[in-house]
Amino acid sequence: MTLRLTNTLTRRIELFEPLVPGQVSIYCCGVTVYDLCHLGHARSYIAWDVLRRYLIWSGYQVTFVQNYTDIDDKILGRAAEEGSSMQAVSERNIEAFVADMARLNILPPDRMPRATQSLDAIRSLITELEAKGAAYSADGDVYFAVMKHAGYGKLSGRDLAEQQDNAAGRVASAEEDRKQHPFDFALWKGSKPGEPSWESPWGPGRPGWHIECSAMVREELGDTIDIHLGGADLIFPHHENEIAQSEAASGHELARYWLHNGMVNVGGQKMSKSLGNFTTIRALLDSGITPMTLRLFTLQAHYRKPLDFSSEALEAAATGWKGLNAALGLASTLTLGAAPACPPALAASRQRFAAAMDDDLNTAAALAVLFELAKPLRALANRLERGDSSAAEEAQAPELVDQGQLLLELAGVLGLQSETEAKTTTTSPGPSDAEIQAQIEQRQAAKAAKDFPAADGIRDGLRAQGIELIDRPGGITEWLRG
RNA sequence: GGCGGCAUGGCCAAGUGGUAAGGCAGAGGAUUGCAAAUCCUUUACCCCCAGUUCGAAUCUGGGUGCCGCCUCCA
Repeated sequence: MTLRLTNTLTRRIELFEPLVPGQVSIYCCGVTVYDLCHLGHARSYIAWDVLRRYLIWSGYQVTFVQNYTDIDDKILGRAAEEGSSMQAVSERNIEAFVADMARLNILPPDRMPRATQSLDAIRSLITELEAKGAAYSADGDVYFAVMKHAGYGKLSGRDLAEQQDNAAGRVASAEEDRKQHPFDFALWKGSKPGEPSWESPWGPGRPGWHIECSAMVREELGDTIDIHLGGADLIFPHHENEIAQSEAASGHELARYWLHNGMVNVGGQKMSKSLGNFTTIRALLDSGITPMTLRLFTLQAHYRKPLDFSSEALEAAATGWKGLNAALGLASTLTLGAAPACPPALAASRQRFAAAMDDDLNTAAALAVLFELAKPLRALANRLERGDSSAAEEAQAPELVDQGQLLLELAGVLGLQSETEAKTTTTSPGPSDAEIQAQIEQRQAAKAAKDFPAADGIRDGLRAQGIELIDRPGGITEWLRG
């Protein structure tokens, strides 16, 4: 396979070659657990889940680490608001995060370290940076000295010399005064009274945001990893600072490939808490949008491009998913019998899928292959649902069984799975089969008497109870729940 | 101001030199008492201008518009 990925570091598409053949180490920047996750997070983690699944499908052994930032001003703020503790807020949101990711069929990371559980690694990394002259302490804080680190700005394309006088907009503050350069950032913050704090050589305090990732990457995966993931909004300063810290300490390149996903926009603007234009994952899923619809919606766009969120686009995805789901549902019932060798036509589909994914994870193009594979299956599924007897025979065709198998396999790479069960779990009791049958007979009688208003009235009444009538040739009426 | 990205049919969105994937919506047809659902068919010269080329949505230059980052953010 020849996977090529856009590397933010070089701003180019590069052939992906892991450090150790056959193995891939990945670190993904996780969430700050001060609130529920929104669509932006969903988009990001779905994209990386697909990367991971594709690598596994391609035969790689993947180690995927993703952190929780559970020390942060916003968590503290939230705890103060509700009169609880930083830990309580974190625990609650971690629980919600795990549940949300599971609903979206995102594979759990192999390890999920937390800042609060990585203090030793953090402190020793800061100590090391201080010893190497890359950091300095001031009034209980410790800062990273960007001027001492050659290469600062290489990820985000920033030039320190040019940016020097560009600090005009920065608010003058006590912290700014302590810094030697406006871009210097805190590795350790001395604690204020009442705040949670940890002991350290610099006094009680807590770690800065960027250092935890550097420490966790090193502790979990080593000095150099294959792929580092995150949202495009993390490029500067977070990832830039992470690189500076890690590389200043180890002397080795932190990550060989940096991948960043585009933002989710609403009405042309980034979805964010501060703008108040966000929709949480659970609000969306609870409103009736299925997890797979959401997955399909995000995968229809390339992961690096901004994705516009609108209810119209989501509805389109929902309708699109309905068709794909029907095909997947049928395919999963056709698994009986030994699958013959993949016919040439299907081999071509498989190749087109792989070629699309190899091309910087072009999931939109890969989905086109799925839709094409799904088309005949979906049509057959619809005929079967209507009791078309000739369809049952066609479903025996080995080519179709094969096609279904391939569809299931490729959909699985994108984390798409049939949602057939979800529908039947609706709790509304509705009329019994016998009642429905009686209604249908009444309608037949009305139709025979050309009393169409009455016939339509019966049909509308049933529809209101979630029963859809389907008139088939020959005067037979089928019905479907839901 | 600095850095980066994007502009393709009604909407979303692939395509990076050879005459435009896919999804949704729409239209026509089949079917129907009418519908719904389903099936079949069908709809674009790619923001503007100039250039390179036998040939460009695709490369170069200029312009216009939009977005992200530069403070926390997936």
